[in-house]
Amino acid sequence: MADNMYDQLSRRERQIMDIILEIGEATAADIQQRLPDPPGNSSIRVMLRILEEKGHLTHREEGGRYLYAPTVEPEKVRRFALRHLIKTFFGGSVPNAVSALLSTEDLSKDELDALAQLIEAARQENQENDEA
Amino acid sequence: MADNMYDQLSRRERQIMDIILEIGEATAADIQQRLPDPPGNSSIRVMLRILEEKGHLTHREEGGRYLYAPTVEPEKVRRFALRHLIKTFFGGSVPNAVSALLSTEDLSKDELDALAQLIEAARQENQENDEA
DNA sequence: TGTCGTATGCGAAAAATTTCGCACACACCT
DNA sequence: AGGTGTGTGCGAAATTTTTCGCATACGACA
Repeated sequence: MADNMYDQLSRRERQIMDIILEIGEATAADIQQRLPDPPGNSSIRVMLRILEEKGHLTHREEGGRYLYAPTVEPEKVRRFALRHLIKTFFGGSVPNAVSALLSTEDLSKDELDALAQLIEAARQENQENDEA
Repeated sequence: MADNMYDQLSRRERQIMDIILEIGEATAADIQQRLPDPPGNSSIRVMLRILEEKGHLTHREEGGRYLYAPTVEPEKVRRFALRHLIKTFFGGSVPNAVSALLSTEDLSKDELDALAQLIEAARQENQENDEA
């Protein structure tokens, strides 16, 4: 199992965190708009406050409304999420995951080029490490 | 937001589904062993039955115990999960995700080779489509 | 056969999540 | 000033999730 905070979140909390992670910063209304089976606005604000108490969100005020943003470094969350996903769904195999990625998403030429370049770079580095 | 079933699961349900997805088939005891803050065995069995009622799991009997397995094609779940993750954490950019992958996970030479090959293949195909 | 260990299912309680209504504050417009 | 729209917080209720205890079934083994 994973040990990232996502594991500790309830259904709604997770949905809300997802949204905020995705768009960076959001008001209660923003979230209500994107939530599946959206509850009343009031309910969402409660959730936001709870998430803030738990330390996952902060808010700042702007023009009378609250803008909530994640406190955790997105960087960190991403890594956890990726690792968790690969472990859970792809038997821990990165190539398997990438393979699924390539066959599911329609990538543009540019994107493919970018990927090729990334891999090349990784290979270089890998070689250097081996030599050392 | 996503629309895959994972979104509808409660915390425990998700944790349990994760485990079963990961190992393919599991008894209540298997799961108890891998669950963080594992509850009593009895509790787990209830969850399993609920997940079965909801249609996410099936079970078969073997040697007196129940072996639970996912009903959804893992294939499908994987794709949803991948897409959701990329959308949520990487702004929908596959290269971004792969980049994070490469920098987080330590890949072997073989794995890197495999990846390079995958990309190459995708490029080929891509080109054919462009020509058509 | 009697007993132990490990299953299962059921039913109900405990705990948590999730939702809402209401009261109030502020900006805006007539 | 009065009314409207959109925000906030609080407190309590409705619902779901999560847990457990207990009764029971089955195979293994002394």
